[in-house]
Amino acid sequence: MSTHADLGMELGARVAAALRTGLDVRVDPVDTLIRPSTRDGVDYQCNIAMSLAKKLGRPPREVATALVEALDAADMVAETEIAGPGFVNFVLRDDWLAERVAELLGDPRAGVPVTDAPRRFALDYSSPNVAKTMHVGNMRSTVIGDALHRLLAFAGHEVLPHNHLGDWGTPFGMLIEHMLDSGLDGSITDLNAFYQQARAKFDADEAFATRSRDRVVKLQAGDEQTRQLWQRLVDESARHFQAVYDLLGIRLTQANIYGESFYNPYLGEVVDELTELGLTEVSDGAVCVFPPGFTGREGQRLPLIVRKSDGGYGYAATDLATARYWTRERDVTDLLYVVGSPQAQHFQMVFAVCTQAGYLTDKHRAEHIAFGSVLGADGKMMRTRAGESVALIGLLEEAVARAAKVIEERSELAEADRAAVARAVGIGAVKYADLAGDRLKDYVFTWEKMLAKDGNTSVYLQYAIARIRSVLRKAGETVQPGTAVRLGEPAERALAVKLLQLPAAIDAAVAEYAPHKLCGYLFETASAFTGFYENCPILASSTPDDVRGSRLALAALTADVLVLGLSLLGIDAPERL
RNA sequence: GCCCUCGUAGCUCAGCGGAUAGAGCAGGAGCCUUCUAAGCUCUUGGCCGCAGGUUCGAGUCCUGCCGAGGGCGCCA
Repeated sequence: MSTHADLGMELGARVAAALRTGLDVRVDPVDTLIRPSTRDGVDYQCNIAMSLAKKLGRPPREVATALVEALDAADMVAETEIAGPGFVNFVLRDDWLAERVAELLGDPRAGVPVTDAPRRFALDYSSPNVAKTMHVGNMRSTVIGDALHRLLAFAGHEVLPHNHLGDWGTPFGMLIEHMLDSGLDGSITDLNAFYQQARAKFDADEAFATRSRDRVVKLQAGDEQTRQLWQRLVDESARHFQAVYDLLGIRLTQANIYGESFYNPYLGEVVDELTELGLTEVSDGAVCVFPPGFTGREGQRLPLIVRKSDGGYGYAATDLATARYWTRERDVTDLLYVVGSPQAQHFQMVFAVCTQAGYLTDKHRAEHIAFGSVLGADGKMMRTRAGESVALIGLLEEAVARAAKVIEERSELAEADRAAVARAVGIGAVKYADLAGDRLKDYVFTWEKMLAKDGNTSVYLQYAIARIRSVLRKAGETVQPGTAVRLGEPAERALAVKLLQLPAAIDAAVAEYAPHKLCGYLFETASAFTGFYENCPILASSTPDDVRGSRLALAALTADVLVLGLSLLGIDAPERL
């Protein structure tokens, strides 16, 4: 019999079979309302009897009884109990759990299946602006997007990441004019200062502003000199972005850059297509689409402006062309946009127009993966004292420096290893703090919290891993596949159940694009491990050989699960702390 | 004015229509001749913003209020 590595799925399959044979009801195994139980001594519960009762016209406890009587799960379930209004509680067999855990030994996927319905994702993330240094505002898209990249790929989907650089549009007119004004030789050392100077001139000098607007038109028309100047800006910026990605451990490379400029050749076609379909109207000189159902301040229809009155294109046109490109040219099934939640309405409108235009069909799924803001300790948008956005590179360097200080105080690491560990701990802390909460909510950035050794932090997980590896080193033996696992102590059993829930955790994180579900699971698993570590001596001379082998296996598997989980979040786990 | 998101312990946050709403921090009491104390155990602490509704069952779904943040034609 083939069994699901995931406990809930396996129970669901058994319950579905019992409902079929015992009650002649067909329910999909995933809809059997199997949940891990919070009751003491109960592993899982099934809540389906209550919901079936009305449909069948029978009392829920009677339905539950029929379910239990028809259940063919003696190999797996030690005990069933009907409780309350019709809950069915399951206690799993220790030997069955032990066998399932033992099967994970040597499995690089730790029991996580590859999806049987692979899809092709276009994943838009990071997307910083050229000619600006990356700041905290770019961090969440980068970190969350990268975690989703890893999670989706691990689940067996094809992921086409693209970095939608802000490398086009109105600001480039003023940036290029400013380049010309300040002489063409020499490289730009400070991107932010350069941008701000250009901005200041644009706001103060009407003639400059006009030149800038004209320059945008030249750029979009493909003027050769303009194009070269523009390329210089892009190249300088891309080098800066790559430095941040390298420090952060982000998978994006130059090959993933599909900036706004990439879609420029398609913008005219998009407008033509929309016009041919009769979707456009000219309003105040601008070509607009008014998707149904969107209204603005005075109840008037809201436009998506696809071509501005000056003939230029805005980001709406680019976003339409982007969806068109990835669905038509790259044949993706899914479009994900990891972009802050203020853009929610914009994406709703873009998706609506894409559907009207046929760029998105019922074969496609497009989703705005929205996220909240990073707040300072004062609960407001994180800013420097001068009110500017905080440079990301400086923030990351501070994280590494703070981690290094803790290591200096506490660790017995060799001098040579400290820098690498400080980087893993510091960067991991920043990323984990960004991933550990529901992405839709704002979160408060506090060093103390993210570098805390207790609680749901990356440091806690890395510490648990380091302890396990220390034990494994001291054991002086490698755990072999086929090692017998025995679950005598409650702490051993609790850990085993947790280890077997990795597939469910990853499935939830992938299905809902919710990395924090994986974070929560990893924290629970590390907590279960510490309980085991405290109560179940592994290497003590009083521990019998077979128990020692079993405990080493549990410890090794815990490390595998935690390391795998962290890797899917883009976080490293040092050998020692 | 309309639209979107959020409101759970003093603080930071989990919570999948299911039973007595969970963690961590902070507060209180303990635990290092023993595998990393960057750890663990025990403990105090809740009108789940308010009011209705749907449901056998609502922190979770729906409606309306209140509060916070964000968005609402040529920036992206």
